[in-house]
Amino acid sequence: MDADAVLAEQQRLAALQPSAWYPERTPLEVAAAVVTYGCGGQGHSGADEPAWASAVLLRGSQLIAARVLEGVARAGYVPALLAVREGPLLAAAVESLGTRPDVLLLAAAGRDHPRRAGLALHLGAMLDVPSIGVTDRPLLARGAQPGAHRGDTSPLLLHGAEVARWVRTATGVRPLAAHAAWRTTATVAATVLLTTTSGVRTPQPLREARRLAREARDRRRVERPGW
DNA sequence: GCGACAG
DNA sequence: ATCTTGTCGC
Repeated sequence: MDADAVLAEQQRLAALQPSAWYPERTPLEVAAAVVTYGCGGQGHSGADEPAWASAVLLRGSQLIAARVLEGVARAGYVPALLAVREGPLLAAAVESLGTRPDVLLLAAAGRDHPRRAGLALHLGAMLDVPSIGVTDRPLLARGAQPGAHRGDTSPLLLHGAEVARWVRTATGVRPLAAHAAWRTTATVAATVLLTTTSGVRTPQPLREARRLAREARDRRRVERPGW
């Protein structure tokens, strides 16, 4: 899928009205997927870079599945086109899990996007799984900072609509943005973010996925230096 | 002096 | 994102 196809697909997805999903089961089965890059040096945003994608599935705090794939990022990073760079790798990693999670966590925006369909929404729709995005900062949405304690939140608005929410996941750390994505609202995104963070800033599934992807990359760096 | 539009 | 140095804003 090239950039033009992604643009068209995102516009189509943004106009859909999928049924809303709400967390009802306990413990929740939450999956997360990430991509990490490896060439060495500073600045990783180019095309044809070696990349490692990992996906994990947790039931509550229990890790029940994990996969790591080695691949290549076809496109460089372009704001608002993250799906072109990371979509294929992330989709392959999640599909390799071979199971359907209740919800999928991705380090990307959802409705907070110029076409109202960032990578988190795009991938959820593509895989037919409710999804939420978790990022350090919003893409286009704006909002006042939340309170200083764990659980404090504040709305992130785009053209008057709440597309994401600042969430203080732990007292004394910078807040994270919880993004409404495929079949989810900012409220649900914030709830899932808080249920997956206890004492730490980053949600457990995302931490585990990152750890595994970096581990695979660093292992490969030793075996094939200069790659 | 160089940026603040996800990763 | 990744690597790193400094701790702060037009």
